[in-house]
Amino acid sequence: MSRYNFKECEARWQAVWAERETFRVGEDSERPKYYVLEMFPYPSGRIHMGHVRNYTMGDVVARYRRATGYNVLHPMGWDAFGLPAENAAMERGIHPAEWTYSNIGTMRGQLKQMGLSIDWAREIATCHPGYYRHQQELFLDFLDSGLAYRKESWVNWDPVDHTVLANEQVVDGRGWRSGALIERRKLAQWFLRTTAYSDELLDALATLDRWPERVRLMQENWIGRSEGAYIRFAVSNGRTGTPLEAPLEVFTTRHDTLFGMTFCALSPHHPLAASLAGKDKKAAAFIAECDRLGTSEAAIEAAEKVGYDTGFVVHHPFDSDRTVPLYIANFVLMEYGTGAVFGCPAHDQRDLDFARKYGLDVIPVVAPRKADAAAFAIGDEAFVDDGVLINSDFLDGLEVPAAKARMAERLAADSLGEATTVYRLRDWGISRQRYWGCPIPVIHCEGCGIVPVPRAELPVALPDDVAFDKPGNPLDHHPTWKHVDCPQCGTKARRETDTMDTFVDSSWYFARFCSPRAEQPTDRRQVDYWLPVDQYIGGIEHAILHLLYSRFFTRAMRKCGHVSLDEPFAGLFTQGMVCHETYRDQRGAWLFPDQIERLPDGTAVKADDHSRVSVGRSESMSKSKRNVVDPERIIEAFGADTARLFMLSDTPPERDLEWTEAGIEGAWRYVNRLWRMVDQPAGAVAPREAARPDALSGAADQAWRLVHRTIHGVTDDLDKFRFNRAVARIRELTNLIGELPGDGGDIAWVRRRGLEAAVQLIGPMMPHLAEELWRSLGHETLLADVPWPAADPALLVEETITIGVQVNGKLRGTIDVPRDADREMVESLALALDGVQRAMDGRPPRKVIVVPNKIVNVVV
RNA sequence: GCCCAGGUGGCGGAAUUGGUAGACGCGCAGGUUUCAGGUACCUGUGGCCGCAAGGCCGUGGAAGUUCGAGUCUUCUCCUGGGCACCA
Repeated sequence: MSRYNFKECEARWQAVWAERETFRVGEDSERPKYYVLEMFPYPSGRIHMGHVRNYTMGDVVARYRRATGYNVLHPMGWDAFGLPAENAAMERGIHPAEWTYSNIGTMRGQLKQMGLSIDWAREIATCHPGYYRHQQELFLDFLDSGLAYRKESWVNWDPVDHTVLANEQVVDGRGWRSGALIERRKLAQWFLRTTAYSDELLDALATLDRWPERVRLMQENWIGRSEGAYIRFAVSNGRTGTPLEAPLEVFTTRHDTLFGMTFCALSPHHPLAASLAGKDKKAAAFIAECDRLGTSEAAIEAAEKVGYDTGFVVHHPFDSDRTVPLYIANFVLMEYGTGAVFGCPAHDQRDLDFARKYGLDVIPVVAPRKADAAAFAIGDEAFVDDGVLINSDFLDGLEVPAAKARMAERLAADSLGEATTVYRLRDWGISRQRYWGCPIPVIHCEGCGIVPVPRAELPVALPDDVAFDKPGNPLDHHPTWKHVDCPQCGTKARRETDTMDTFVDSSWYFARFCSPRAEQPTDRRQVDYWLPVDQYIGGIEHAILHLLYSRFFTRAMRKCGHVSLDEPFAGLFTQGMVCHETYRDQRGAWLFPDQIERLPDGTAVKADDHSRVSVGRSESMSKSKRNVVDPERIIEAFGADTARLFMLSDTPPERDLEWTEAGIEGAWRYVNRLWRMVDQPAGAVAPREAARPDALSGAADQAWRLVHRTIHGVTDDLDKFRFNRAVARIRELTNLIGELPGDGGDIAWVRRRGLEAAVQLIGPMMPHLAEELWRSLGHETLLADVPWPAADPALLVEETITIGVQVNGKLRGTIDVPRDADREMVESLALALDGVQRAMDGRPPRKVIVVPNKIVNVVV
């Protein structure tokens, strides 16, 4: 049996598209624009299945939109700065630039093999001075407008490697490379003022109606606007009674529960905690212990809640007789509110757990509306619902919201505090003490302070001659790079050696794609034409940080005149990951899938020595667990179209996809089946120009209607990212075309139209095969240039429909009725069914529910 | 710990607004073709009972609303993503 020669075919069509510059775009006043963007890849070495899935989806959208008449921008670039390049430099002695550009070369080739409809003329790499010089200019603009600033903040410090560690590099409190216990250290760092837009970033989420609801929710919670109050407490030494000079300010969202306060707690990094630790060795030791946890919020929050009683006491503002102990506690975050809290165990579960642990009082101050206030007590569970205030002096009897308002008034009146709004969102620390990133373009001068690098001197380029043999930041070690003269006073000064977080690089690349070679960061005409991105596609793991930073950056760029919009991504789709089973040998070492042989009984052995292999559950493909399948191998063996089809079939795009060999083979079989349907059709195919026969026989009519239902359905599916459903529909259509009987004129005609429709509909998904079949069907035009087919609405409505008949909600049969048949007719047909009579068992119907064109339910 | 998702046959999944659960595919079984393997094609395939007709059960679990629940409500279990220096 002859097979589709994908190798020759895919290369040939890729060459044709490239030669004709089919996907090259520019401004076009004739057609509406459509900007399709997939999150650009990090050049880690080779493309992985996640890339294949992401770029296949994007390409389907791009090709589909193109066919429906849009001027489509679909670019590609490289998120090219980052840690792995430096790790490669340290481990293998390759320069980060060499490693990165070599990876880009490999991956570009691999992406081109996929047949993506990309305008490669717009390719950018963030590690190229032609890109990052503009990023430096943006930074200077932000500095000018107060959106960039410097402050001290905490980092994970590896005392052996003398380097700052990412949270990811801290494993069980130790540095991943050195194994040394990490410390928290304070460093002066550069920040971008994301909080300047807290409200805007939150409120504008409501306008992002083509974003997944869950992503908006996650961002909303991340920004975390809370209405509450600041309260200032007097603090004194519990033994001596000596008062502290400055009051302790806390933030709370439950100022209504102030009369239930039984302790206060400071963050280990609160200035007061530091000052107490200066005179209290145990406090200092406790703080040091907390620091072992590192800076990761997950680690801090998941750790056992512990506190240290400082011996100081906090005075209740409205009850001079009452004092509560002041703790330093590991769960209080310095980054949120004021870094100090008051604890009300009766109405907060964490406070309750803490109070039980340290034997603190629990005073209920809110009771359920119907509860007996005198008898209301707290057991193991805090009462966190709304209710009525008790034991609370001037708040007694008020509902919670009213109590909050009254308390806020009273605090303000007595100058003890005031109502406020705080955000969980923090400013974005962008300083990294690393080489392979965009240099921050400032100079530190003893006399002048921080001096921006003059714009004419941009880019501040990374030096090539760096060494990675010493721990720490190579830029800092470089013999000459940082030694410069102050641009203002001319005296000896020092270049900033911090580079920018790589998230900065990816926060504006979508804008750069509009004018990738412009002399300015953006060409206003171009960004105004192309932005916003109409459809952005990427992994759900970026739901918060990358997307939020990009939203912030767009606003910051607007403020500085580089763009004229607020929201960069009008539509967002978040795809699931590609997963595979994991395998370990008897010693527990991870094995690659192609080292495995599956036995008929379902167990697995190593292919070389047939030793036993334990099969683990399916997880996201990762190099560390070796559960990876190399896309290039798949493309070699089955072709890009097969790989693309498999990525789109079966699993909904937002869900995790389980990679299976059987699945790819199924896709391969369908590719061949489709090819044979055109290459060796089962019956006569009418000529290209053949007119519609006057009358269609039953089979032809049925098929013709399915063609139109399929066009309609697939179009709708592609609009809604239901690629798996679209594939299923096309398969239904080709199944029916394959079964068309004989060579009659109407059959031959519908066979042609059906095949053409199938080829057009599958085109965005399997572009090479579709081009090939389109040509085989006698067309000279590129399918890529052919408009999307349209469904005839008249052919979408069925005249006869089958509806179910239930008795007491259980299906007992079906009836065929004309569309919109009248109620009496449907009811009598339903009641006449054998199965219905049997189920009614002689009982008269109490009620017959007829839902037109849907269902009949007989209630007896 | 906190925030956000997802759980439907042996497997991936389908099921406009609450209205015939299991489309389409994988796998499996039987058959045709073939020297054989593979390919291709045909038939069957949620579970249980039954010779059959047919019946009962069935969308992670428990309860509820409804003539009717995969879909709505409450509780619960499991799995995944994120938690600010991985990208």
